[in-house]
Amino acid sequence: MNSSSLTHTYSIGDLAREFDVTTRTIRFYEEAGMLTPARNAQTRIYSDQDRIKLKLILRGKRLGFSLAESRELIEMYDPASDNARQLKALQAKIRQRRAALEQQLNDIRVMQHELDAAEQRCQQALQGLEARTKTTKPE
Amino acid sequence: MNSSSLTHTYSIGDLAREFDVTTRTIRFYEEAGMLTPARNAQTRIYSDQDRIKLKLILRGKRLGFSLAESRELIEMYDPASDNARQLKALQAKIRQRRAALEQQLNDIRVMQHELDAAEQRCQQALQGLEARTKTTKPE
DNA sequence: CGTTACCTTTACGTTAACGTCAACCATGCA
DNA sequence: TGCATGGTTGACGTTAACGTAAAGGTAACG
Repeated sequence: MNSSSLTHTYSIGDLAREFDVTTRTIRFYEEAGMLTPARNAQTRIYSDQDRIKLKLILRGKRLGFSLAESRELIEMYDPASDNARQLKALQAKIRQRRAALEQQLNDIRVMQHELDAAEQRCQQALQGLEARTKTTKPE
Repeated sequence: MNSSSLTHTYSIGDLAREFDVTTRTIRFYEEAGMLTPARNAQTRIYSDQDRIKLKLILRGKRLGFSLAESRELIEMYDPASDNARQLKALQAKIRQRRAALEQQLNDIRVMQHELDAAEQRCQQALQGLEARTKTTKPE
């Protein structure tokens, strides 16, 4: 109707397909209080906002965060807090998260090098096998 | 005895303290077939090798890997396989892992920027509060 | 008007990764 | 000698994060 209204809506199935999760999973996140889609009678209707939140949850999941942790991360997005104490607490959490991410970055770098080494060993083992199949008979 | 014998051993408590896990956790990893410490009668005796394996498991955990996935990673360390088919499979897994790590790297970078932004919003909110406490009375 | 495709709620089941006893040895030391 | 410390094996409990099945509602399609 309104071409300037760029605010899409999604069914639960739409989101499930897009992010490759089951509808059960999405409903579970709602039970956990992490999503609060609008309703058309019984049927859930998801906004772009909801979609973004789901995206954040799933990214958190890929990084090994629990739902509780992801919830915290999401809450950092709108410091609706007008309370200095809460804001300080939020900053502390941000610092914690940052440290955890640094640790993960390190872990990943180390693991990448180890994968490099593992792959080289694989290559060499394969070349060793191939060399032998040219001189000795395979089976 | 032998000063060149740099092969330390550890009790289960040693390792638990070093890595900040419970002994139950370490025994659980053994049940799962991921650790096979030597024994002095009943008592478990961990070698440097065992310690490294535990380290790998815990790093995997920090990266959100399941124990099964960590097990695969650890198996990549000794391509004891003399079978070309297995080596190919191992290479495929290495590629998979690498892709997952790339994804994680991206996730982390994005999340770091978002934490930056969140922190700025916090700062501004706090400064906003402070400004008002100088003109209007607090409480 | 039946069936197909989605959607709903309710509710019990499952798996991973440990936690938490209990009941029991071994060892050093005050 | 007693007891604190640290180790052992069961075995059952717990929590998170969904899976799965049952029973039903609605809208479009042929």
